[in-house]
Amino acid sequence: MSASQLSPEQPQKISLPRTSESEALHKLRHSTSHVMAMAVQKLFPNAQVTIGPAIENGFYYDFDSPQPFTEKDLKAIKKEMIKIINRKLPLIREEVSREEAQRRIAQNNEPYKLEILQDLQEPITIYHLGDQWWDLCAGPHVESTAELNPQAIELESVAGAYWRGDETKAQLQRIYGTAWETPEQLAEYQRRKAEALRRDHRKLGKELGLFIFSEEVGAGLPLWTPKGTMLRSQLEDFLKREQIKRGYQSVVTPHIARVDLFKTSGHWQKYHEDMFPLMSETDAERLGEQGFVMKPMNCPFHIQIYKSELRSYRSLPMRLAEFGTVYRYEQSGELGGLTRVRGFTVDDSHLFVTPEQLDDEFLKVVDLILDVFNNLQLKNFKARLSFRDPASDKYIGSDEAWEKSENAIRRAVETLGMEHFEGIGEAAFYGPKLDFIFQDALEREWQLGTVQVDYNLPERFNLEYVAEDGTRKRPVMIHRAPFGSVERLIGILIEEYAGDFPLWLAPLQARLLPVSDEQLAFAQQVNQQMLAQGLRVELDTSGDRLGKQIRNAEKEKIPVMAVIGAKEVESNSLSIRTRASGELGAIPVPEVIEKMEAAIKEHNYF
RNA sequence: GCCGAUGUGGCUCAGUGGUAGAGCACUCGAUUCGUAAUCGAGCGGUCGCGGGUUCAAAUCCCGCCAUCGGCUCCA
Repeated sequence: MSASQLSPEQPQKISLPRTSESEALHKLRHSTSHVMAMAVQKLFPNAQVTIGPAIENGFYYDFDSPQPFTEKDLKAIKKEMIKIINRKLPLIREEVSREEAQRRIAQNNEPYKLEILQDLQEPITIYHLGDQWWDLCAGPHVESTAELNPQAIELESVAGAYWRGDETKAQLQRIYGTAWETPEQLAEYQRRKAEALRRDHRKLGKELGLFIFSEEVGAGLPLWTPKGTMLRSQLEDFLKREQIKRGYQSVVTPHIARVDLFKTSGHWQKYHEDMFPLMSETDAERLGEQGFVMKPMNCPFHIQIYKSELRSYRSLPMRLAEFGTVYRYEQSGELGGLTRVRGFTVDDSHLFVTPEQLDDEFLKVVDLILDVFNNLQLKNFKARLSFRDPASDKYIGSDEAWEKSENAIRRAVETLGMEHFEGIGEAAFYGPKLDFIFQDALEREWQLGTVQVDYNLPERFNLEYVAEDGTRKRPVMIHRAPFGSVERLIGILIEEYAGDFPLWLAPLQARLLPVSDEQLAFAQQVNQQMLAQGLRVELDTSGDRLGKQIRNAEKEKIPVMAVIGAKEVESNSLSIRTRASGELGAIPVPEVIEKMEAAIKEHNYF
């Protein structure tokens, strides 16, 4: 039983091609973005064009406009687009010399296009939309706007976007749109978007009462309710058990530390803007160098524990693990639900290994991570080798250390034959990573699990172990977190399961529903019996009619509903209805308990 | 942080210058009922916060906070 089977939706009849899978669609969307640009410049003659590519489900176009567009403008722009499309304008490709392109762009007074032109290779092409509008563009395009269906196009939103993705450069106005071959496809796309909204963990988290945010506590600081805490605990307990099997040792460290600690680690120098400021201005002055900061990472703390004694090669690898809550000052506009918060718990562990142990230990960590994903039924992820951008100065350590680390990660994915891609500039400031990337319901990508190889922090903290030959040697560190962050993982899980958790994770596993008060005494007794077995059960004492009790339980997505009427009392059984499989009929109480325990153990549905 | 939008009882939402509304939830009463809503009554909001305009502000203006869609940034 997979989570998706729980979805009440009909099987999809209309398939939705993605831009990357259809050359025709790519052309259609790219051409639509040109039509939109033409419409925008007709309505807003001061708007300058920049770039307007096709994206997976549609297209966008960035403009530099003295007046920002609002969502109300979209209607007018759409109307203008329809007019253009209905004129059945041909899209004509013209190859021009660099000088000619430059002359024409200058004529139109389009500085951004001029900048684009500078980076272009020959041949340089211009696409004409009829004889009134053209754009510097590589194409390809549809042959005529007659190929575009106004009924299959929608303008979706406006947003600010920086020129060339650089926040120090001008902010442009981006308009997002979607375009399809048929109105039916557009309708299906919109239906799926609505469905995605239904799965949104922010909406479900509120409905299911898993966590809250409080304006008074602050943005990006989730508060976990009893139900949400149960879910968290299950995940944490599961991982703790796995880690014990694999030789990890739990530790606990504080949430704040002297700023000096982070100067030694390099956080203060390279990670400063992501950290909450010193405890307070006055304290900083009073305490001077002893100012305290919230921890943005756990590594320096675990390093202190490693350093607290002289370590022998015999005691390595040493694997220190902690569900460590860290605080990072994320930009306000970046916060969202549980996927991006300012205080979150990393299922962190730091492994101190000899250089010889590195490869083997790295593989063991990846094995654990994949095992965790498997247990959570998470299948749709990509592995990213997150390397540094050699041109950037945001990293610490020598080139040699970086090369050694990156090579270790490369060796690992090769040994495993794991599919992967490289992300340049995605490394942590102290070392490269192997990251596991997942998608949320709205197709946004999030990093969850991560493994990092680090030669730098052992150096900065002067870590040592005594080798076989009695000399002092430097260990290598592996930083790793299968969940990445408990908060983000739960956000992704809620959406993956659409709120229907497998039994082991469900905050409330079963609710007993008495048909009338006549059955209360028996229900009470069954309730006690199940609680005694460690099952998370609850008795509905509302006195509501059965239909209402079921409706409430369904809305709360309680996996097992146990109806108790006169017949059930008579036969010491429960009439079982589950979220996953519907009505299952009467089952003797001991058998229900047995089946629930089996499902819990197998991380499955009832 | 930047661009745009939004903020009305616990929840979902109506109300655009003239005495704050509905449904659900909650409380009480009646009903004792077999697989997604029994009926009735009641309680509940300084309309995100602060300032301003006005005889009068949920409604108009300014600032802040929070949320949402993006950009930049990241677990």
